[in-house]
Amino acid sequence: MSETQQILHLALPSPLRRRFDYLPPKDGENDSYLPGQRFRVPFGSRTLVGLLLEVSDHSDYPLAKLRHAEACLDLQPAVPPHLLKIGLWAASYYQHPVGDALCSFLPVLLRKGEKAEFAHQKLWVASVDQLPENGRSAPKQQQLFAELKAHPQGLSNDAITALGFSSGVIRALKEKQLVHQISRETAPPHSHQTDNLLLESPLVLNDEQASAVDAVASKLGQFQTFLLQGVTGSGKTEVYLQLIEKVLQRGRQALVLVPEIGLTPQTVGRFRQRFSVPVAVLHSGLNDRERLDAWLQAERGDASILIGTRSALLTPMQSPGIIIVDEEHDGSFKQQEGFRYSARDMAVIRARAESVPVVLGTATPSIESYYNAQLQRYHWLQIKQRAGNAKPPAFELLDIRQQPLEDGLSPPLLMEVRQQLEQGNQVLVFLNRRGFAPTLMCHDCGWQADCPQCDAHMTLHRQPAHLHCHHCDYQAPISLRCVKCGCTNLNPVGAGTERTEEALKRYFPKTDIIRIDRDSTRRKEAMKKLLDRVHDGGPCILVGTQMLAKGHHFPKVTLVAILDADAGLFSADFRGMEKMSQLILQVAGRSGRADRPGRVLMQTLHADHPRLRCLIDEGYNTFAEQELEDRKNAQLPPFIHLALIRAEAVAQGRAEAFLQMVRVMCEGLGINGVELLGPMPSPMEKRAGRYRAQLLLQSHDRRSLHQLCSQLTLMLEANKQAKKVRWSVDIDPLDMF
DNA sequence: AGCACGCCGACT
DNA sequence: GTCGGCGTGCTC
Repeated sequence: MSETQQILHLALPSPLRRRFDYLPPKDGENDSYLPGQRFRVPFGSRTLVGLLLEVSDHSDYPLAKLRHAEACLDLQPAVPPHLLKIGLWAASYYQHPVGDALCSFLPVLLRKGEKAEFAHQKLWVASVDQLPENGRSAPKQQQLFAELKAHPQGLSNDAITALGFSSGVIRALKEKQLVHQISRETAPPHSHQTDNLLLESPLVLNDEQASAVDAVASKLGQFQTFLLQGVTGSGKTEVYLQLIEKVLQRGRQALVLVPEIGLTPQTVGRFRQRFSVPVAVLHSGLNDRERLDAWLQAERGDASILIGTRSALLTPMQSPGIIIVDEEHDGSFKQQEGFRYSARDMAVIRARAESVPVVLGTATPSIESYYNAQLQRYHWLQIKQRAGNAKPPAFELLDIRQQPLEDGLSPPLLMEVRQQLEQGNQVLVFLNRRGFAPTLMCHDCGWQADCPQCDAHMTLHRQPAHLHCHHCDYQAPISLRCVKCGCTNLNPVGAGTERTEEALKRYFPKTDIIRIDRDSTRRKEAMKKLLDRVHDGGPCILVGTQMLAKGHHFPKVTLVAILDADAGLFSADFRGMEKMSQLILQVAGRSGRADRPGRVLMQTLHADHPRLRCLIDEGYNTFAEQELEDRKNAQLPPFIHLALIRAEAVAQGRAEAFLQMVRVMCEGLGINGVELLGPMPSPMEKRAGRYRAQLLLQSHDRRSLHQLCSQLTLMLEANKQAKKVRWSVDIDPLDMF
């Protein structure tokens, strides 16, 4: 007898910051349900899939108004209890609606209510014991029937074709009702033997690498955060591989997070080459089915290694043994819209919950991680030696104040490039700006082609020729006349990678010039073809954006030319300098080999800028110390915690007026120790046709900040004005734009 | 966020 | 006479 009514408290994919209560499905009222199981439920006029948070015997909602859930979709929780807990924590920490936040833990197909099973295969099986007497006349059908009897698990269409039967044969058997199709989950590859893990022998580690491996290995089975800081070429990946080997030996799984564009076939290849165990990969190029299969492999423990971008952190794992975040400083670990979580920070939270070590690897730690290492919150492992005694690249600032630039290239730089090419070397030219030129300007009156939807200039592209706004994707044909004065004297100003490529082709007509940016690698396989040209070829010049800086190594490159080392030097973003330094060192690290150290030539208008000098003369750590000093004096992160309230609206001034109201609401809450800055227009006020503004909240005390934000979001959800603008809360924002 | 309901303009 | 514009309100 059901003494009391079971009430299911669900998280539903909705922007509403509350749970929704349901009665159990009608056909299973006495069943017991587990948190994390998915339910299909009626919601208004539609049906949604939600996650069970809790079962209790009462509801705050009038009992009579509760509806029945339609069905429970899982036998086992789709989100295991400890991940559910992390999800709830994250929803609260990042001020995001629970249902929406928890849904990010599920692959799209599971959000849609699909079964949590691998792809099903349609297989043919025999329906009868033997062919009837009158079926003797068709020999092909007899043969196929015999094959099916020999394969009681069934044969797929492909298998039948491979055996040499045409599709007509099986159709004929089907029509006689002698065979039928069954649907079965395809078994994924899985092997969890601990002998013969290795397909190749590990490399020999130097002292620093070895002690890094030992330090982490001694903590397997416990929680501890490590900052593994290894200069480029120091063999961080080998450290990861040997750590993973130890994890696999204990029968556990490894989770490896990499930045969005860092997940190249090369990266995955190194793991697959080393280990005989199944490696599952999660990245943006997969379709929904492939994502679910990889997710299931990790969840069931079939895959021993899971490599993926940000969202891979939210994947359940049967028996995790280590979490590795490679290039931890990379901004792509923070989601920039919707549920704005940081996978790097949540990796630490998850590692604690799973009692496993987490390794944050990078050559150039984020200032936050550097600070945490300094405070000994993170165990700091440094690798200063390069593997195989490779020499560090030599940096040089090239003062271009007195230099005539042609298409952004100075004569001394061109000379250096020529020399390297003549010696049979490859050259990498780095410019973090795609397109032909950042603006098209009227020479007579100074008018520039602007985006009608953004406060931004249109970027001129030549391949194909058009104007393109990189902020909203608006495209237009190239203006032939100045809109303001009517003249035809329009000139491209500044240089992007297309222009640099074109100029280099003029200077070095016989040399292969290979441009790598988002535009040149848009088509499938394009990137691979370009990279093959570099790796297989002789002297060439690589021109590209930050795409070049991540994940690929070019051993034949001996000169890296950075055309615009000043970008970020005077940026409005307080992280501008940090990002610039990380990028410079990352690009510099692409080049050279043990026998041929790389040179890095940086064009700059500020050759005597103390911070730039510090970076190249003293190295990243000294730079980071100074940066920390600055941040401390200016009371910026990591010395203070930030929350950014953004708002946007089609009508100018509306977002700002709304945030002014928000400010007043904040003040009215009477929470001490939180400082309010703004509202102010966003650095680029108009974007994609909307006017944007922001209100910055800062505090030394995370708890006050969190308290203020959670009370505020609850009020805003019920606020009428708030429905007329798009607003969001960004905790620990990375970009102020 | 969706989606329904509801009350005012140019079309088969 | 209707299709459809987006304001407003609700979702256990």
